[in-house]
Amino acid sequence: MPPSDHDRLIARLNTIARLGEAEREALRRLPFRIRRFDENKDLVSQGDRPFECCVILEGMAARYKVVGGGRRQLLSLHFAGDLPDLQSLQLEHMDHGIYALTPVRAAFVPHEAVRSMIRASEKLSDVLIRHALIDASIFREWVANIGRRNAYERIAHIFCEVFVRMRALGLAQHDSFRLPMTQAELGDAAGLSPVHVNRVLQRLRKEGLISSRGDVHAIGDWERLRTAGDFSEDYLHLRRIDPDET
Amino acid sequence: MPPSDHDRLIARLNTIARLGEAEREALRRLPFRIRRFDENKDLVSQGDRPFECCVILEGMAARYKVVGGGRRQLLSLHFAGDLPDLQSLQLEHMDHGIYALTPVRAAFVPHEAVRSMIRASEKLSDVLIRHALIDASIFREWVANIGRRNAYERIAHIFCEVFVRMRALGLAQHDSFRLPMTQAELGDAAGLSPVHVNRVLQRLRKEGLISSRGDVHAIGDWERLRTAGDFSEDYLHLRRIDPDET
DNA sequence: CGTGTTATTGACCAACATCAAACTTAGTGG
DNA sequence: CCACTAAGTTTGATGTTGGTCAATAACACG
Repeated sequence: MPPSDHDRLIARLNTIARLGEAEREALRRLPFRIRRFDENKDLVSQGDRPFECCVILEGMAARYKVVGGGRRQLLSLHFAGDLPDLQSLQLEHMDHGIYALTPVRAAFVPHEAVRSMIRASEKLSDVLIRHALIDASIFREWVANIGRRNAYERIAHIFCEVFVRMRALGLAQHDSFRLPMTQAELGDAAGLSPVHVNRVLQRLRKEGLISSRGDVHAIGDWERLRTAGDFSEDYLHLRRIDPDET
Repeated sequence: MPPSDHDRLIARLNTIARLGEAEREALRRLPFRIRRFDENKDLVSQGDRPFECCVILEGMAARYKVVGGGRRQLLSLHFAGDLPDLQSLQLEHMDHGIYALTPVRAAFVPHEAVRSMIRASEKLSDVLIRHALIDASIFREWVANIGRRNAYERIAHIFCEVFVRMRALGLAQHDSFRLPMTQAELGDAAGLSPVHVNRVLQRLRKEGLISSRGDVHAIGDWERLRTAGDFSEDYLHLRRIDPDET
Protein backbone atom coordinates (compact mmCIF):
# COMPACT_ATOMS: atom_id res chain seq x y z
CA MET A 1 0.00 0.00 0.00
CA PRO A 2 1.48 3.39 -0.92
CA PRO A 3 1.89 5.87 1.93
CA SER A 4 -1.34 7.83 2.29
CA ASP A 5 -1.72 11.44 3.24
CA HIS A 6 -2.47 10.47 6.80
CA ASP A 7 0.69 8.39 6.92
CA ARG A 8 2.74 11.52 6.35
CA LEU A 9 1.29 13.02 9.49
CA ILE A 10 1.76 9.79 11.38
CA ALA A 11 5.38 9.48 10.26
CA ARG A 12 6.01 13.04 11.31
CA LEU A 13 4.55 12.62 14.78
CA ASN A 14 6.44 9.36 15.07
CA THR A 15 9.69 11.35 14.95
CA ILE A 16 8.84 12.97 18.28
CA ALA A 17 6.77 10.35 20.13
CA ARG A 18 6.11 6.66 19.90
CA LEU A 19 2.66 6.08 18.47
CA GLY A 20 0.66 2.95 19.15
CA GLU A 21 -1.80 1.41 16.72
CA ALA A 22 -4.75 3.05 18.50
CA GLU A 23 -3.25 6.50 18.00
CA ARG A 24 -2.44 5.81 14.37
CA GLU A 25 -5.97 4.68 13.80
CA ALA A 26 -7.39 7.82 15.42
CA LEU A 27 -5.12 9.99 13.28
CA ARG A 28 -6.25 8.16 10.15
CA ARG A 29 -9.83 9.06 10.96
CA LEU A 30 -9.11 12.80 10.85
CA PRO A 31 -11.07 14.41 8.03
CA PHE A 32 -8.67 15.92 5.49
CA ARG A 33 -9.80 18.63 3.13
CA ILE A 34 -7.04 18.80 0.53
CA ARG A 35 -5.90 22.07 -0.99
CA ARG A 36 -3.06 22.98 -3.31
CA PHE A 37 -1.05 26.18 -3.20
CA ASP A 38 1.24 27.72 -5.76
CA GLU A 39 4.70 28.75 -4.72
CA ASN A 40 4.66 31.99 -2.72
CA LYS A 41 0.97 31.77 -1.88
CA ASP A 42 -0.23 32.05 1.68
CA LEU A 43 -1.64 28.92 3.26
CA VAL A 44 -2.79 31.09 6.12
CA SER A 45 -2.41 34.86 6.40
CA GLN A 46 -1.61 37.10 9.30
CA GLY A 47 -4.87 38.30 10.88
CA ASP A 48 -6.86 35.26 9.77
CA ARG A 49 -9.10 33.57 12.31
CA PRO A 50 -8.75 29.95 11.24
CA PHE A 51 -11.34 27.31 12.09
CA GLU A 52 -9.09 24.52 10.86
CA CYS A 53 -5.49 23.39 11.27
CA CYS A 54 -3.31 22.58 8.31
CA VAL A 55 -1.01 19.65 7.68
CA ILE A 56 1.69 19.97 5.03
CA LEU A 57 1.50 16.90 2.78
CA GLU A 58 3.88 17.75 -0.05
CA GLY A 59 6.29 20.61 -0.53
CA MET A 60 7.74 23.04 1.92
CA ALA A 61 6.30 26.04 3.75
CA ALA A 62 7.53 28.79 6.03
CA ARG A 63 6.04 30.97 8.69
CA TYR A 64 6.86 34.66 8.46
CA LYS A 65 6.21 38.14 9.75
CA VAL A 66 6.42 41.40 7.90
CA VAL A 67 7.73 44.23 10.06
CA GLY A 68 7.56 47.97 9.45
CA GLY A 69 9.02 49.06 6.14
CA GLY A 70 8.09 45.78 4.47
CA ARG A 71 11.08 43.86 5.79
CA ARG A 72 10.27 40.17 6.05
CA GLN A 73 11.48 37.66 8.62
CA LEU A 74 10.97 33.93 8.31
CA LEU A 75 10.16 32.28 11.64
CA SER A 76 10.35 28.58 10.86
CA LEU A 77 10.52 26.08 8.02
CA HIS A 78 8.02 23.27 7.54
CA PHE A 79 8.12 19.94 5.79
CA ALA A 80 5.71 17.14 4.97
CA GLY A 81 3.74 16.06 8.02
CA ASP A 82 4.22 19.31 9.94
CA LEU A 83 1.31 21.07 11.60
CA PRO A 84 2.43 24.68 11.36
CA ASP A 85 -0.66 26.31 12.80
CA LEU A 86 -1.58 24.12 15.73
CA GLN A 87 -1.56 27.27 17.81
CA SER A 88 -4.76 28.38 16.09
CA LEU A 89 -6.57 25.87 18.32
CA GLN A 90 -6.10 28.25 21.24
CA LEU A 91 -5.14 31.61 19.71
CA GLU A 92 -7.99 33.12 17.78
CA HIS A 93 -6.09 35.27 15.30
CA MET A 94 -2.92 34.52 13.36
CA ASP A 95 -0.06 36.74 14.52
CA HIS A 96 1.95 35.67 11.46
CA GLY A 97 1.49 34.15 8.01
CA ILE A 98 2.42 30.79 6.51
CA TYR A 99 3.38 30.62 2.85
CA ALA A 100 4.44 28.02 0.32
CA LEU A 101 8.17 27.90 -0.44
CA THR A 102 7.39 25.39 -3.20
CA PRO A 103 4.07 24.28 -4.65
CA VAL A 104 2.35 22.78 -1.62
CA ARG A 105 -0.36 20.20 -1.09
CA ALA A 106 -1.89 20.57 2.35
CA ALA A 107 -4.74 19.09 4.33
CA PHE A 108 -7.08 21.18 6.42
CA VAL A 109 -8.69 19.65 9.48
CA PRO A 110 -11.51 21.41 11.36
CA HIS A 111 -10.52 22.45 14.87
CA GLU A 112 -13.54 20.58 16.12
CA ALA A 113 -12.22 17.32 14.70
CA VAL A 114 -8.82 17.84 16.32
CA ARG A 115 -10.39 18.77 19.62
CA SER A 116 -12.59 15.74 19.76
CA MET A 117 -9.65 13.54 18.83
CA ILE A 118 -7.51 14.86 21.67
CA ARG A 119 -10.40 14.69 24.11
CA ALA A 120 -10.60 10.99 23.30
CA SER A 121 -6.89 10.27 23.71
CA GLU A 122 -4.58 11.71 26.31
CA LYS A 123 -1.67 10.22 24.38
CA LEU A 124 -2.56 12.12 21.21
CA SER A 125 -3.17 15.27 23.17
CA ASP A 126 0.33 14.92 24.58
CA VAL A 127 1.81 14.33 21.15
CA LEU A 128 0.26 17.43 19.63
CA ILE A 129 1.26 19.53 22.60
CA ARG A 130 4.76 18.14 22.25
CA HIS A 131 4.72 19.13 18.58
CA ALA A 132 3.77 22.69 19.48
CA LEU A 133 6.36 22.85 22.26
CA ILE A 134 9.12 21.70 19.94
CA ASP A 135 8.06 24.45 17.56
CA ALA A 136 8.59 26.87 20.41
CA SER A 137 11.98 25.32 21.15
CA ILE A 138 13.00 25.91 17.55
CA PHE A 139 11.91 29.55 17.79
CA ARG A 140 14.13 29.89 20.84
CA GLU A 141 17.08 28.50 18.95
CA TRP A 142 16.39 30.93 16.14
CA VAL A 143 16.35 33.85 18.56
CA ALA A 144 19.80 32.79 19.77
CA ASN A 145 20.98 32.06 16.24
CA ILE A 146 20.02 35.45 14.89
CA GLY A 147 20.83 37.37 18.04
CA ARG A 148 24.24 36.01 18.86
CA ARG A 149 25.80 34.28 15.86
CA ASN A 150 27.45 35.95 12.90
CA ALA A 151 26.34 35.47 9.31
CA TYR A 152 28.59 32.49 8.63
CA GLU A 153 27.50 30.64 11.77
CA ARG A 154 23.85 31.45 11.16
CA ILE A 155 23.72 29.99 7.68
CA ALA A 156 25.69 26.94 8.73
CA HIS A 157 23.28 26.47 11.62
CA ILE A 158 20.24 26.69 9.38
CA PHE A 159 21.73 24.08 7.04
CA CYS A 160 22.36 21.77 9.97
CA GLU A 161 18.82 22.15 11.26
CA VAL A 162 17.28 21.53 7.86
CA PHE A 163 19.43 18.49 7.25
CA VAL A 164 18.72 16.86 10.59
CA ARG A 165 15.01 17.55 10.41
CA MET A 166 14.69 16.32 6.85
CA ARG A 167 16.71 13.22 7.63
CA ALA A 168 14.40 12.40 10.53
CA LEU A 169 11.48 12.56 8.10
CA GLY A 170 13.26 10.49 5.46
CA LEU A 171 13.32 13.49 3.14
CA ALA A 172 17.11 13.80 2.91
CA GLN A 173 19.59 11.66 1.04
CA HIS A 174 22.52 10.16 2.87
CA ASP A 175 24.50 13.39 2.84
CA SER A 176 22.48 15.85 0.83
CA PHE A 177 19.12 17.53 0.84
CA ARG A 178 17.02 19.74 -1.34
CA LEU A 179 16.38 23.19 0.11
CA PRO A 180 14.16 25.04 -2.34
CA MET A 181 14.87 28.55 -1.06
CA THR A 182 16.36 31.46 -2.91
CA GLN A 183 19.26 33.27 -1.34
CA ALA A 184 16.89 36.13 -0.59
CA GLU A 185 14.68 33.73 1.35
CA LEU A 186 17.66 32.34 3.21
CA GLY A 187 18.42 35.94 4.09
CA ASP A 188 14.88 36.39 5.39
CA ALA A 189 15.41 33.32 7.55
CA ALA A 190 18.79 34.43 8.88
CA GLY A 191 18.13 38.16 9.20
CA LEU A 192 20.67 38.95 6.48
CA SER A 193 20.72 40.66 3.10
CA PRO A 194 20.65 38.47 -0.01
CA VAL A 195 24.03 39.74 -1.12
CA HIS A 196 25.65 38.75 2.12
CA VAL A 197 24.02 35.32 2.03
CA ASN A 198 25.60 34.83 -1.36
CA ARG A 199 29.05 35.63 0.01
CA VAL A 200 28.62 33.36 2.99
CA LEU A 201 27.48 30.49 0.77
CA GLN A 202 30.55 30.93 -1.40
CA ARG A 203 32.74 30.74 1.65
CA LEU A 204 30.97 27.61 2.91
CA ARG A 205 31.55 26.05 -0.50
CA LYS A 206 35.14 27.18 -0.80
CA GLU A 207 35.89 25.69 2.60
CA GLY A 208 34.30 22.43 1.57
CA LEU A 209 31.53 22.42 4.18
CA ILE A 210 28.84 22.19 1.52
CA SER A 211 28.58 21.94 -2.21
CA SER A 212 25.47 22.93 -4.07
CA ARG A 213 23.98 22.14 -7.42
CA GLY A 214 20.88 24.25 -7.82
CA ASP A 215 18.89 23.89 -4.66
CA VAL A 216 20.38 20.52 -3.76
CA HIS A 217 23.01 20.93 -1.10
CA ALA A 218 25.51 18.22 -0.25
CA ILE A 219 27.25 18.16 3.09
CA GLY A 220 30.97 18.20 2.41
CA ASP A 221 32.07 17.72 6.01
CA TRP A 222 29.36 17.24 8.61
CA GLU A 223 31.61 17.67 11.62
CA ARG A 224 33.02 20.95 10.40
CA LEU A 225 29.59 22.21 9.34
CA ARG A 226 28.16 21.37 12.75
CA THR A 227 31.05 23.14 14.42
CA ALA A 228 30.81 26.16 12.14
CA GLY A 229 27.11 26.44 12.93
CA ASP A 230 27.61 25.81 16.66
CA PHE A 231 24.90 23.21 16.18
CA SER A 232 23.58 20.66 18.60
CA GLU A 233 20.37 18.85 17.79
CA ASP A 234 19.23 18.88 21.40
CA TYR A 235 16.65 21.57 20.82
CA LEU A 236 14.84 19.51 18.19
CA HIS A 237 13.81 17.02 20.87
CA LEU A 238 13.75 14.17 18.39
CA ARG A 239 12.84 10.77 19.67
CA ARG A 240 15.67 8.28 19.85
CA ILE A 241 14.60 5.50 17.46
CA ASP A 242 15.28 1.90 18.49
CA PRO A 243 17.63 0.26 16.00
CA ASP A 244 15.20 -2.66 15.67
CA GLU A 245 12.14 -0.49 15.12
CA THR A 246 10.32 -0.50 11.79
CA MET B 1 -7.54 38.82 52.64
CA PRO B 2 -4.12 39.62 51.17
CA PRO B 3 -3.37 38.15 47.74
CA SER B 4 -1.90 34.69 48.22
CA ASP B 5 0.77 33.04 46.15
CA HIS B 6 -1.85 31.13 44.24
CA ASP B 7 -3.68 34.36 43.47
CA ARG B 8 -0.63 35.57 41.55
CA LEU B 9 -0.92 32.60 39.25
CA ILE B 10 -4.67 33.04 38.96
CA ALA B 11 -4.30 36.72 38.15
CA ARG B 12 -1.74 35.91 35.52
CA LEU B 13 -3.84 33.29 33.80
CA ASN B 14 -6.78 35.63 34.02
CA THR B 15 -4.95 37.99 31.66
CA ILE B 16 -5.20 35.43 28.88
CA ALA B 17 -8.42 33.51 29.60
CA ARG B 18 -11.53 34.00 31.66
CA LEU B 19 -11.38 31.76 34.71
CA GLY B 20 -14.48 30.54 36.52
CA GLU B 21 -14.63 29.84 40.23
CA ALA B 22 -14.13 26.11 39.64
CA GLU B 23 -10.87 26.72 37.81
CA ARG B 24 -9.65 29.14 40.46
CA GLU B 25 -10.41 26.60 43.12
CA ALA B 26 -8.50 23.87 41.26
CA LEU B 27 -5.52 26.20 40.84
CA ARG B 28 -5.58 27.03 44.55
CA ARG B 29 -5.25 23.34 45.31
CA LEU B 30 -1.93 23.05 43.46
CA PRO B 31 0.84 22.14 45.88
CA PHE B 32 3.44 24.92 46.00
CA ARG B 33 6.96 24.24 47.19
CA ILE B 34 8.41 27.70 47.72
CA ARG B 35 12.03 28.50 46.93
CA ARG B 36 14.01 31.71 46.90
CA PHE B 37 16.77 32.58 44.45
CA ASP B 38 19.40 35.26 44.61
CA GLU B 39 19.85 37.56 41.68
CA ASN B 40 21.67 35.84 38.80
CA LYS B 41 21.00 32.33 40.10
CA ASP B 42 19.46 29.71 37.85
CA LEU B 43 15.93 28.63 38.67
CA VAL B 44 16.40 25.85 36.15
CA SER B 45 19.52 25.10 34.15
CA GLN B 46 20.05 23.97 30.59
CA GLY B 47 20.27 20.19 30.51
CA ASP B 48 18.13 19.70 33.63
CA ARG B 49 15.37 17.10 33.56
CA PRO B 50 12.77 18.78 35.72
CA PHE B 51 10.01 16.86 37.47
CA GLU B 52 8.24 20.06 38.47
CA CYS B 53 7.11 23.31 36.86
CA CYS B 54 7.89 26.65 38.38
CA VAL B 55 5.70 29.67 38.95
CA ILE B 56 7.32 33.06 39.49
CA LEU B 57 5.78 34.64 42.59
CA GLU B 58 7.97 37.68 43.17
CA GLY B 59 10.72 39.25 41.14
CA MET B 60 11.64 38.84 37.53
CA ALA B 61 13.31 36.04 35.59
CA ALA B 62 14.58 35.43 32.07
CA ARG B 63 15.14 32.43 29.88
CA TYR B 64 18.46 32.32 28.07
CA LYS B 65 20.83 30.31 25.95
CA VAL B 66 24.58 30.45 25.85
CA VAL B 67 25.99 29.94 22.37
CA GLY B 68 29.54 29.08 21.34
CA GLY B 69 32.15 31.46 22.66
CA GLY B 70 30.13 32.21 25.77
CA ARG B 71 27.84 34.73 24.10
CA ARG B 72 24.48 34.87 25.88
CA GLN B 73 21.06 35.48 24.39
CA LEU B 74 17.96 36.13 26.46
CA LEU B 75 14.87 34.44 25.06
CA SER B 76 12.04 35.88 27.11
CA LEU B 77 11.29 37.88 30.25
CA HIS B 78 9.05 36.65 33.03
CA PHE B 79 7.02 38.33 35.73
CA ALA B 80 4.97 37.29 38.73
CA GLY B 81 2.48 34.57 37.87
CA ASP B 82 4.36 33.34 34.78
CA LEU B 83 5.02 29.65 34.22
CA PRO B 84 8.31 29.80 32.32
CA ASP B 85 8.94 26.09 32.06
CA LEU B 86 5.58 24.61 31.23
CA GLN B 87 7.31 22.91 28.30
CA SER B 88 9.06 20.59 30.73
CA LEU B 89 5.75 18.73 31.01
CA GLN B 90 6.38 17.28 27.55
CA LEU B 91 10.06 17.91 26.80
CA GLU B 92 12.29 15.86 29.04
CA HIS B 93 15.41 18.01 29.06
CA MET B 94 15.77 21.78 29.27
CA ASP B 95 17.16 23.21 26.04
CA HIS B 96 17.78 26.53 27.81
CA GLY B 97 18.16 27.97 31.29
CA ILE B 98 16.01 30.28 33.40
CA TYR B 99 17.67 32.71 35.77
CA ALA B 100 16.70 35.37 38.26
CA LEU B 101 17.02 38.97 37.06
CA THR B 102 16.20 40.11 40.59
CA PRO B 103 15.91 38.12 43.79
CA VAL B 104 13.07 35.73 43.01
CA ARG B 105 10.54 33.82 45.03
CA ALA B 106 9.13 30.94 43.03
CA ALA B 107 6.82 28.01 43.58
CA PHE B 108 7.58 24.55 42.27
CA VAL B 109 4.71 22.24 41.39
CA PRO B 110 5.25 18.54 40.61
CA HIS B 111 4.44 17.64 37.03
CA GLU B 112 2.14 14.97 38.37
CA ALA B 113 0.03 17.55 40.17
CA VAL B 114 -0.25 19.69 37.04
CA ARG B 115 -1.11 16.68 34.94
CA SER B 116 -3.86 15.48 37.21
CA MET B 117 -5.26 18.99 37.38
CA ILE B 118 -5.48 19.32 33.61
CA ARG B 119 -6.89 15.81 33.27
CA ALA B 120 -9.71 16.93 35.54
CA SER B 121 -10.49 20.16 33.71
CA GLU B 122 -10.50 20.71 29.97
CA LYS B 123 -10.78 24.43 30.62
CA LEU B 124 -7.58 24.49 32.66
CA SER B 125 -5.81 22.33 30.14
CA ASP B 126 -6.77 24.87 27.47
CA VAL B 127 -5.57 27.76 29.61
CA LEU B 128 -2.14 26.25 30.20
CA ILE B 129 -1.77 25.34 26.54
CA ARG B 130 -2.74 28.87 25.67
CA HIS B 131 -0.08 30.15 28.07
CA ALA B 132 2.55 28.02 26.34
CA LEU B 133 1.36 29.04 22.88
CA ILE B 134 1.55 32.72 23.77
CA ASP B 135 5.10 32.11 24.93
CA ALA B 136 5.80 30.75 21.47
CA SER B 137 4.14 33.76 19.89
CA ILE B 138 6.45 36.03 21.86
CA PHE B 139 9.46 34.05 20.68
CA ARG B 140 8.29 34.60 17.11
CA GLU B 141 8.07 38.32 17.67
CA TRP B 142 11.57 38.28 19.13
CA VAL B 143 12.89 36.47 16.05
CA ALA B 144 11.42 39.22 13.88
CA ASN B 145 12.54 41.94 16.28
CA ILE B 146 16.15 40.80 16.35
CA GLY B 147 16.27 39.67 12.73
CA ARG B 148 14.72 42.65 11.01
CA ARG B 149 14.73 45.69 13.25
CA ASN B 150 17.66 47.97 13.96
CA ALA B 151 19.01 48.65 17.43
CA TYR B 152 16.80 51.67 18.08
CA GLU B 153 13.64 49.87 17.05
CA ARG B 154 14.58 46.75 18.98
CA ILE B 155 15.05 48.49 22.29
CA ALA B 156 11.88 50.54 21.82
CA HIS B 157 10.01 47.33 21.03
CA ILE B 158 11.28 45.60 24.14
CA PHE B 159 10.20 48.54 26.28
CA CYS B 160 6.74 48.43 24.72
CA GLU B 161 6.38 44.72 25.35
CA VAL B 162 7.51 44.98 28.94
CA PHE B 163 5.21 47.91 29.63
CA VAL B 164 2.12 46.27 28.13
CA ARG B 165 2.75 42.95 29.83
CA MET B 166 3.44 44.50 33.21
CA ARG B 167 0.40 46.72 32.93
CA ALA B 168 -1.79 43.71 32.23
CA LEU B 169 -0.48 42.17 35.45
CA GLY B 170 -0.96 45.34 37.46
CA LEU B 171 2.81 45.63 37.91
CA ALA B 172 3.24 48.94 36.07
CA GLN B 173 2.35 52.44 37.16
CA HIS B 174 0.18 54.59 34.96
CA ASP B 175 3.03 55.50 32.63
CA SER B 176 6.14 53.97 34.12
CA PHE B 177 7.53 50.59 35.07
CA ARG B 178 10.51 49.12 36.80
CA LEU B 179 12.78 47.08 34.56
CA PRO B 180 15.58 45.72 36.72
CA MET B 181 17.98 44.88 33.89
CA THR B 182 21.46 46.21 33.33
CA GLN B 183 22.31 47.59 29.93
CA ALA B 184 24.37 44.47 29.33
CA GLU B 185 21.29 42.34 29.98
CA LEU B 186 19.21 44.51 27.68
CA GLY B 187 21.90 43.87 25.10
CA ASP B 188 21.60 40.13 25.68
CA ALA B 189 17.87 40.46 25.08
CA ALA B 190 18.24 42.55 21.94
CA GLY B 191 21.29 40.88 20.43
CA LEU B 192 23.36 44.04 20.90
CA SER B 193 26.53 45.08 22.70
CA PRO B 194 26.16 46.88 26.03
CA VAL B 195 27.85 49.98 24.66
CA HIS B 196 25.41 50.25 21.81
CA VAL B 197 22.45 49.77 24.15
CA ASN B 198 23.74 52.70 26.14
CA ARG B 199 23.83 54.91 23.06
CA VAL B 200 20.35 53.87 21.98
CA LEU B 201 18.95 54.58 25.44
CA GLN B 202 20.48 58.03 25.38
CA ARG B 203 18.81 58.70 22.07
CA LEU B 204 15.44 57.43 23.33
CA ARG B 205 15.80 59.79 26.29
CA LYS B 206 16.96 62.76 24.27
CA GLU B 207 13.99 62.34 21.95
CA GLY B 208 11.63 62.23 24.90
CA LEU B 209 10.30 58.70 24.32
CA ILE B 210 11.38 57.56 27.76
CA SER B 211 13.03 58.99 30.84
CA SER B 212 14.77 56.81 33.35
CA ARG B 213 15.74 57.15 36.96
CA GLY B 214 17.71 54.06 37.90
CA ASP B 215 15.78 51.09 36.64
CA VAL B 216 12.43 52.87 36.65
CA HIS B 217 11.52 53.93 33.16
CA ALA B 218 8.78 56.44 32.43
CA ILE B 219 7.09 56.55 29.07
CA GLY B 220 7.51 60.06 27.70
CA ASP B 221 5.32 59.60 24.65
CA TRP B 222 3.58 56.26 24.21
CA GLU B 223 2.48 56.83 20.63
CA ARG B 224 5.95 57.73 19.48
CA LEU B 225 7.54 54.88 21.44
CA ARG B 226 5.10 52.40 19.93
CA THR B 227 5.84 53.75 16.46
CA ALA B 228 9.58 53.73 17.03
CA GLY B 229 9.40 50.10 18.14
CA ASP B 230 7.02 49.11 15.34
CA PHE B 231 4.96 47.64 18.16
CA SER B 232 1.52 46.11 18.04
CA GLU B 233 0.29 44.13 21.02
CA ASP B 234 -1.49 41.61 18.84
CA TYR B 235 1.10 38.93 19.42
CA LEU B 236 0.60 39.01 23.19
CA HIS B 237 -2.92 37.61 22.71
CA LEU B 238 -4.16 39.35 25.85
CA ARG B 239 -7.76 38.86 26.75
CA ARG B 240 -9.98 41.87 26.27
CA ILE B 241 -11.25 42.69 29.77
CA ASP B 242 -14.88 43.77 30.18
CA PRO B 243 -15.03 47.27 31.60
CA ASP B 244 -17.43 46.07 34.31
CA GLU B 245 -15.30 43.10 35.31
CA THR B 246 -13.69 43.02 38.74
C1' DC C 1 15.30 33.22 -28.59
C1' DG C 2 13.42 36.81 -25.35
C1' DT C 3 11.98 37.74 -20.66
C1' DG C 4 11.99 37.46 -15.89
C1' DT C 5 14.08 35.65 -11.89
C1' DT C 6 18.09 34.46 -9.33
C1' DA C 7 23.03 34.48 -8.52
C1' DT C 8 27.30 36.90 -8.54
C1' DT C 9 30.56 40.77 -8.34
C1' DG C 10 32.52 45.22 -7.00
C1' DA C 11 32.50 49.68 -4.85
C1' DC C 12 31.14 52.07 -1.14
C1' DC C 13 28.89 53.01 3.27
C1' DA C 14 26.48 52.62 7.82
C1' DA C 15 25.47 50.24 11.84
C1' DC C 16 27.15 48.20 15.34
C1' DA C 17 31.20 45.92 17.84
C1' DT C 18 35.35 46.32 20.38
C1' DC C 19 38.61 48.35 23.39
C1' DA C 20 39.94 51.15 26.95
C1' DA C 21 39.38 54.66 30.08
C1' DA C 22 36.76 57.73 33.05
C1' DC C 23 32.91 58.53 35.70
C1' DT C 24 28.86 57.47 38.70
C1' DT C 25 26.44 54.93 42.08
C1' DA C 26 25.48 51.92 45.64
C1' DG C 27 27.05 49.27 48.95
C1' DT C 28 30.39 47.86 52.91
C1' DG C 29 33.23 48.06 56.70
C1' DG C 30 36.08 50.80 59.73
C1' DC D 1 30.61 59.69 58.21
C1' DC D 2 34.10 58.49 55.08
C1' DA D 3 37.21 55.63 52.37
C1' DC D 4 37.15 51.79 49.57
C1' DT D 5 35.32 48.64 46.32
C1' DA D 6 32.62 46.62 42.82
C1' DA D 7 29.22 47.08 39.49
C1' DG D 8 27.23 49.62 36.13
C1' DT D 9 27.12 53.63 32.93
C1' DT D 10 29.12 56.81 29.83
C1' DT D 11 32.49 58.50 26.46
C1' DG D 12 35.79 58.47 22.62
C1' DA D 13 38.50 56.25 19.18
C1' DT D 14 38.78 52.80 15.98
C1' DG D 15 37.66 48.43 13.51
C1' DT D 16 34.62 45.07 11.22
C1' DT D 17 30.60 43.03 9.73
C1' DG D 18 27.20 43.23 6.96
C1' DG D 19 24.02 46.55 4.17
C1' DT D 20 23.11 49.13 -0.09
C1' DC D 21 23.43 50.12 -4.84
C1' DA D 22 24.20 48.98 -9.37
C1' DA D 23 25.83 46.30 -12.96
C1' DT D 24 26.58 41.80 -15.05
C1' DA D 25 26.12 36.86 -15.59
C1' DA D 26 23.69 32.59 -15.37
C1' DC D 27 19.37 30.13 -15.66
C1' DA D 28 14.64 28.72 -16.44
C1' DC D 29 10.80 28.75 -19.10
C1' DG D 30 7.35 29.75 -22.56
